[in-house]
Amino acid sequence: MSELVEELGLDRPVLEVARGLLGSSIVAERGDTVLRARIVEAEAYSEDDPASHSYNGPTDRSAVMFGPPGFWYIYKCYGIHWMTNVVCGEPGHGEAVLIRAVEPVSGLDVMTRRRGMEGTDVTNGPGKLSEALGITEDDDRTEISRETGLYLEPGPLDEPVVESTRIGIQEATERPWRFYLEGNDYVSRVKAHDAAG
DNA sequence: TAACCGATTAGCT
DNA sequence: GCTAATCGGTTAA
Repeated sequence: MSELVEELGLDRPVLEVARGLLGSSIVAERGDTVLRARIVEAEAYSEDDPASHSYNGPTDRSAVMFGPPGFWYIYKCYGIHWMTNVVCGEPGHGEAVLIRAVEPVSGLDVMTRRRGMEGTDVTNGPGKLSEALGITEDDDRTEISRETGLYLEPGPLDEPVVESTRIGIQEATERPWRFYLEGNDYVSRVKAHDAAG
């Protein structure tokens, strides 16, 4: 197990990881540019979950979810947007965390230019943050490590965490497998019944 | 090999 | 609030 996997506890069950990644940052080092953004919203997906790509076992696309924790699972959604996921849990369990929103920490100018929009619209959604950070299919199945230049950096969690149902799915809609930082401006969407938990 | 459709977004009403 | 954009993965045949 890599040092980073251990440090972030990515080998824990997916719900713990989804909640635990809040406050940590995604770092994208591309050439001279270093982008850093704090995770403020994440969702859990697992094999026994009808809403998950890993449901009903591995396929060509979802195979990485069944591998060891600490790898990126990047897939294209609606033919347009890249979704950024962190493979976690024990190998074979098909677990991953979807990063749904981040808060820019450094490199805001680059992110803003790439997005062609300003303010929270730069990173307040899974497709948006992938574009802002330059995450594409090239990063799919790569290891989360400082060597690859796209990795996670542990950070403190100072705000209350809100528990919620997931966004944009048709199955298992009742599971409270979404987590976000209370009151954060970059959270993609706040539902009326969401409560801190 | 064809048909269906989605872990979304932006722009318009 | 509504919907077009856009295409690879998945499934059924």
